[in-house]
Amino acid sequence: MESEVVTKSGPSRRERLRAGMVEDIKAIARRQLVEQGPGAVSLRGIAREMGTASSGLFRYFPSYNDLISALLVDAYNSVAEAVETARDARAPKDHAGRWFAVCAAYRRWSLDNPAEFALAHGTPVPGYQAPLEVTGPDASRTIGVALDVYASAVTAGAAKPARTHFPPGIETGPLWRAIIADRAAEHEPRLAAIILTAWTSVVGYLVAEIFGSLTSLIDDTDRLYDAHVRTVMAGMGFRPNLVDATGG
Amino acid sequence: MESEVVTKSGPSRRERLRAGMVEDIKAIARRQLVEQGPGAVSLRGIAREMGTASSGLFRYFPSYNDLISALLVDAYNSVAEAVETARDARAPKDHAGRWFAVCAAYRRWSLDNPAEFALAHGTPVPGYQAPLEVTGPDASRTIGVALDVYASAVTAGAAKPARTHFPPGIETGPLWRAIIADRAAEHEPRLAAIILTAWTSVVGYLVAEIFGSLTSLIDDTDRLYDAHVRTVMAGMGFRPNLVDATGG
DNA sequence: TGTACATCAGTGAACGCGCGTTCACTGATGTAC
DNA sequence: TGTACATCAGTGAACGCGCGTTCACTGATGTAC
Repeated sequence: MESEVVTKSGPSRRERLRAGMVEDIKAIARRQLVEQGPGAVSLRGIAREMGTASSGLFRYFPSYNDLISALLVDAYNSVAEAVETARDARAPKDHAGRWFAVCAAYRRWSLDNPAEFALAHGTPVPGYQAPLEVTGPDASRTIGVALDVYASAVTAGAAKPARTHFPPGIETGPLWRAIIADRAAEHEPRLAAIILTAWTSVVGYLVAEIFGSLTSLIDDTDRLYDAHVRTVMAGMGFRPNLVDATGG
Repeated sequence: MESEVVTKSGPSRRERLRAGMVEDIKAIARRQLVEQGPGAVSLRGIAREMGTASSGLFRYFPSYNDLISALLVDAYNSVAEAVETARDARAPKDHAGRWFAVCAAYRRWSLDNPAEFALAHGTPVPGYQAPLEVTGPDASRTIGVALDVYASAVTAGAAKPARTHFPPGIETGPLWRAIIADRAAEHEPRLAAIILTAWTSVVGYLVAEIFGSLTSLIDDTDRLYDAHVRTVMAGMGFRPNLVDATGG
């Protein structure tokens, strides 16, 4: 299994070709996802487009489900990276700006990658259920970023949970405690409640914009999202002057 | 085509049997929707469960798509009725209470009818695209109720758009103007923006609770939703004392 | 450098499945005189 | 009340489709001596 010769370095020729092939397959699957929607991704369709025998794809993915899982993991990590980059582009002390940037990057990524967004947030491919042990950690990366930014803001006094409508002691569940374990554990419990509902508001907006009829209901969706994010920020207890002043 | 004899009244025996059959088919389809998820609803599956030939179903629905459309229309009207009933159970002048009741009824209905909720908000059945002329008016019924309640609140001074983060003149699209046409047309434009984003926040929460992992992240989702709705209300410019005082 | 063997990539046929839809048909139920 | 015809409900076989997956196979590419 392991490479025994350590001559030059890195992957062998075969391994490189193999990795390239895996990437090609995923790229075509992504295109099918965009163009035909989820549920239209099929191994046979991919093989057709690649000009190979459909049975050959089983050399690269042991089953159809594994392909979908790989796409999901890629999507989760792609959006997480986009969001992390946006966060890091702002000064660590600009807490409101960081939150705003995270939300903006999340929307940007979603509009640019509607297929991956659909995969992650739509009803999944029929018959497919994401194996939690595969997608769990990757799925929680983005909300983890959101939590970190918010928690820092709270610590610094830029946001005050007491200003929200959330009761202090609202109970978190086991999965949340697992996520938060290796992060700052001293947060008061309601941070979970606040960040989660805030995030559902943001995602709900994007679902409406990307899947739904929002675009035909409102012309200027950029300004709409801007106002929406500010509203959410206010609901999270960000200081009012920060909510108004933070620029896009 | 039209019934020529007006003897006693109403539908003939055949028509009653027919209507009953249509209801049976839809009931089984709904069950399949709940138990196997969307994408698992199939005419053959329904026929199997009914013990009839699958070809016989074409007497009742000209095609598979028509079945799905019928389920969708039913779902839209069912939730709209639930929401209207909840609204009317509160005094017309209790604007905040009405909004709160509408949100509560919407969640109640969604938790009670996850299949229909999935049909309306998930990525639809693969290969199915809702014909807008069929589902449009029914789909907009519920948001219409939300709009009415909010508009009344604004007129009565219980909510002030000026207190929100939405600019006054944000442009609405053609579809919105079509919906709003026969309703109070003198609303300032930003009411559309406010109500739509507020609604995406509410729906986004429910999507997370019903499809997603929210339930494993937070234990007390009743209180969570309560706080979420209050947060949304504050973001719509409801008077602070109303937001806090309104009871569930 | 050349030979012998193992590993892997890709092929093409086949299996079994479930689907929506059509069609000619048999009976039952209704309607007209 | 009885007869003749039209309408509708339900049947069962068939069509054509696309799918995931398996399997024995042919060549190519790598590795060991």
